[in-house]
Amino acid sequence: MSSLNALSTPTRNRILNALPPEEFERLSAYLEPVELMLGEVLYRPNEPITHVYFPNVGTVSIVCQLEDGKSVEAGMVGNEGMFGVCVFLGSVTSPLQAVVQLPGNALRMRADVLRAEFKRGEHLQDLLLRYTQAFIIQIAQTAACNRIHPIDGRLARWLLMCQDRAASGELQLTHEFIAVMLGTRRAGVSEAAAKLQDEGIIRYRRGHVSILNRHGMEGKSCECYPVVKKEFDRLLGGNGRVW
Amino acid sequence: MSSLNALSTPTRNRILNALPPEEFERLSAYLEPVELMLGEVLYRPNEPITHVYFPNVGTVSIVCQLEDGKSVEAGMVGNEGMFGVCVFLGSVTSPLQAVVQLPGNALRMRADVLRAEFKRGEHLQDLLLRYTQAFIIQIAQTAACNRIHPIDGRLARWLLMCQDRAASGELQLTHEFIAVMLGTRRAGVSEAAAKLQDEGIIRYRRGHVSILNRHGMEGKSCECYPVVKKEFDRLLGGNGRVW
DNA sequence: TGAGTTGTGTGCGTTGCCGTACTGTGTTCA
DNA sequence: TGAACACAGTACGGCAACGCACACAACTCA
Repeated sequence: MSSLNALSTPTRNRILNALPPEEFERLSAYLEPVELMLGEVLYRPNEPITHVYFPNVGTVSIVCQLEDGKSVEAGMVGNEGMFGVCVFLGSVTSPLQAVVQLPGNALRMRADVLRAEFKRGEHLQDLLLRYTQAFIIQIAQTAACNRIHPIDGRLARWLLMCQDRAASGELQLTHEFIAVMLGTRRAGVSEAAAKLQDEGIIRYRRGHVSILNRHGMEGKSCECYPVVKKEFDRLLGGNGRVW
Repeated sequence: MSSLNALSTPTRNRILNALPPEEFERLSAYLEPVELMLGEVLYRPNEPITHVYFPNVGTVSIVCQLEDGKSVEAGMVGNEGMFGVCVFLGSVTSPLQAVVQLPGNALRMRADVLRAEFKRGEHLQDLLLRYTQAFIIQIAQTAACNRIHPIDGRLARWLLMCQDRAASGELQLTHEFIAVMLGTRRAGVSEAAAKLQDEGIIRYRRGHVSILNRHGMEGKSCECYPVVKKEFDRLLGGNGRVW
C-alpha cells in the first residue's frame, strides 16, 4: 500500500523528526523500536538508566514516589519529547520513576550513545536542551498547581495533556490510575469525573475515558494547561497541537 | 588583613569554584558583581533574560505566579547553583519569576556570553547540566510535597533549605514572605512557626528567624528535604553541607 | 454458568486548611 | 512623642478533601 519508505516516515517522535536527515540517519542505526506496555515501569528510582526513550505513540508518567507508598506525577512525556533527560544532564540515575500511562511504542537508544551524540553539540543537543526547558516549566507549573488548584481543574488539565499526547480522545484509564497520578483518592477522581460526564464533556466506562467535548474541557481546566502548552509550542515549534 | 588576592578567592559560588583555573580565568572577565536586595525581582515572567546569576551569598526563589495573584515557589537557588538555566537551555524567556529571598550578592554574566561559553562544551557545560538535573529533582519533589505534605513539615523543610544556602541560622524572613513561598496563608505559617518555637527549634521576632536546633528541625521536616539534599550532594559533589 | 476479580458509586465522620478579620505589639518615621 | 505602619497572635465558620468502608456492576476465566 504505502509507498513511503522507512526513512521518510521513520517515527512519529517530534524530536527525532526535527533532526536534519544526515543527523537522523547517523542516529537511526542506534534506535531500537520497543513496545510500551500499560503500567510497565521503565525507570525505577535510583537504578542505573541504560536507555533513553523517544515515544512515538503512548505516554509515560514521570512519577515521584513518597515513603508512605503514595506517589504523584511530576511530568508527562509523549511523542513531543523523550525521557531519560538525566542521561545527558550527567547522571545515570534519578530518584524519579517512569511508568507507562497509555500504551504505545517508542524508539530507544543506549544511554552511552545518546551521551556521545549529545556531546557533539549538533542539532540533537539543541533539541534536547529546549525540551528540557519545556519539561522544567511543566514540572514547576505542576508544583504550583498541586498546591493551589482544586481537583476538578487538575483532572481536566491532566486529561487534556493526555489527549494531546495520545493523539486521541479515547483513553484507556481507570479512576484508580488517575488518582495515583494526581496524588488524590480514587473516590475524589470518581466524583470529579462524574461531574464532567454529567456535563457531557467526557464519557467513561470501566477503564476507558472518551473525551467528547474538548472545548468544554478546556473551560473546566485550570490555568496551568494553557501556560504549559504555550511553553511547549514556543520551544518545540508547536503547530497548535502537540502531535 | 587578608593576603589572598582576588583570583584565589574569587567567589563563594560552588559552580564557579569547581571550574579549572584557566576556564575560570577566561570567564572572570565577564563576571560582574551585583548586590541582591531583599525582595528584588530579577526575572519577570516572560520578559527577556539578559543576565544569568551565580549567587555568592543569599538566596533567590524561583516562583510560579498564578492568575489570581497567588504564587508558589518551585525552587530555591543559593551559592550551590545559578539561575537563568533557560539561557543555555535555549530560551531567552521563562514564565517563572526570580525573587531575592535572603539578601546577599552574586556574580552575573551576560546571557550571550554564557551561551557561547556553554557551547564550547568544557567543564562549565558539565557543571551547568549537572546542576540542571539537581534542580529538576528539586522541583519535582516540590510538586509531590505540595500535594501531599502538611504545612508543618513543609515549613521545616523550607527553613532547612534556607539555612543550607544562607550559611547561617539567622534568617531575615517574615511569616508573610514564607507564606507566599509555601503557597499558604500567612496565618498558617504563624501557627506552624509557633509550634516550632514552642519546641525550642526556632526563635523568631518581627521579620527574623533563628534556627536554634538544626537536628530537631530535621526531625520535623518532611522526607523531601533529605531526598533533594542527597541528590544535590551526589551531583554537585557535596561535602555534607551545601556551602 | 458461576466464582473471582477489578472498577465505580456512594456515604460518613474527620481534619487540615482556607478566607477573613480583628487585636496587639514592635518599628519607623514626622 | 505620637501617628502610621508592618508584623504576628488568634479566632471562627466553612469547605474541600481525606481515610475508610461497603455495595454493586462489569469483566475474566475456569
